[in-house]
Amino acid sequence: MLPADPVTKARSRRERPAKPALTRDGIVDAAVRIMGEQGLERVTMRRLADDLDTGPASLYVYVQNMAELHGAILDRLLAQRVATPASGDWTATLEASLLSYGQILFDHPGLARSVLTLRPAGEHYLELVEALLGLLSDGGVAADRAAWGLDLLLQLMTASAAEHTTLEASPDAPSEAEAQIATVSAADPARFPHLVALADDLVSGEGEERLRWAIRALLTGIRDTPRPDEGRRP
Amino acid sequence: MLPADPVTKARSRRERPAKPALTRDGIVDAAVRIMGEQGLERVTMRRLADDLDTGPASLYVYVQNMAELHGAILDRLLAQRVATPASGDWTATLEASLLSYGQILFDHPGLARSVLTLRPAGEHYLELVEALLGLLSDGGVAADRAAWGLDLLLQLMTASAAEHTTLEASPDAPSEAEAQIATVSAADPARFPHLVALADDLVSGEGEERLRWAIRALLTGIRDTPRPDEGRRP
DNA sequence: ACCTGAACACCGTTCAAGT
DNA sequence: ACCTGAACACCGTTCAAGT
Repeated sequence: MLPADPVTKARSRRERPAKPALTRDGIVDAAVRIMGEQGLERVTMRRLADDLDTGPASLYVYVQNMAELHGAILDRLLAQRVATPASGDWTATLEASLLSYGQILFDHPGLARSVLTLRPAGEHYLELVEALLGLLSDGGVAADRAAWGLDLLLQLMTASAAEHTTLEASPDAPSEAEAQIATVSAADPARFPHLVALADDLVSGEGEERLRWAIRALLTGIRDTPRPDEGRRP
Repeated sequence: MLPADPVTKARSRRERPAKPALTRDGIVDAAVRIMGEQGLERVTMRRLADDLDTGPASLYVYVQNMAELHGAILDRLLAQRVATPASGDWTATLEASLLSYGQILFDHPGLARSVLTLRPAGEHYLELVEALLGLLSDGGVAADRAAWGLDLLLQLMTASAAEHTTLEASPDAPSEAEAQIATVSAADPARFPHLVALADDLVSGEGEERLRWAIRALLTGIRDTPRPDEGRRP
């Protein structure tokens, strides 16, 4: 065995190999890795710093705060997203593009909750938006309706993903969804006739099937609903 | 001045008047009051306990956790919501009902973020759902589409409210929304043609005007989009 | 049975002081 | 200039021990 390289030894802490210089990309990489292994809620500044062999204060040289870090994580995941091949039907392509974005958020509901208040502005997010606007334009959706409608489509994906609570907690405890079903089932049919009649339907449907229906419903509405300011704009 | 009532004196702490017995309603009342005065983010178990002259552990006798407390706060606010008078046009009535719900959430974006992962099941929430289902039925929307569509309408309100970040932080710092606008404006028109062309439109519109358009677009889509399982159900 | 003091196990962020 | 130890100002929740 070779003698330890004194330079490496001097650089390393706690028996780790050479500590790489801190960079923004390195921080985001580590954050994505920890999120993949343990979930977003475990990606704290302290744990991240510990993983990178430094103190939490050092991270603030490269990221402004937790929200900005979440934005950077999202854009890194979007970079890995496989571009959706264009099929003949623009609606199907748009649906697939949205669902490939949605997949990222459904995999990480905590990230979806962050994104909801984030207004992402990363490069890969903008590429996604550009692609979706292009598809809407291809489909003959009026540009002004597409502009407002895109927000709705993205919001649908984000909010639907955010609703998926990471249970991971006690799996024995009934979820809030189950509690709601129980409440609705027990509701008085005289006071809540529609609710009771539709009880099963309200919670029915495979997640993805429902989501695809929602996308189609939204697309139809966006295409067919004139904006209130239509005509009185330049 | 009368001598202090020894019983009251013995009961009181820190010079407060008689400490009322702890009840679930009392806790929720205090939570709503603190939220009104200082915002939801200041409604912590510790502050709430302090306000009620007890320790945080005592609250757990009456509420299961923070999420459940948020659900109780929502239902208390919904109880105060003024019922929307039915107008001739069912669409207008439905819009008004949704917006009166939305108002509560827009007033408290933090609550909206909680509600998104909450699946509310309070009495007044169920009343709202029943009323909305009734309006959709009045409007001739097929019951199965109404069941799935209602979720979308409620999600629209919740997510739109949740997006409203309570700035209250440094008002000098540019908001994320402003940062996004700046990024889009500076984007390369060759790489992002649709994005740049629609830049103004993407962020245009008074909030409520946009929201009303979104409700109408959703209603149209819900009414006109058949569910995938239509026909193969009983 | 009902209630709670004190602890457990954490947070994000800042800033004075180092190199 | 770049980096960071230590502190600041908090959290939600639990549980053993009281009354």
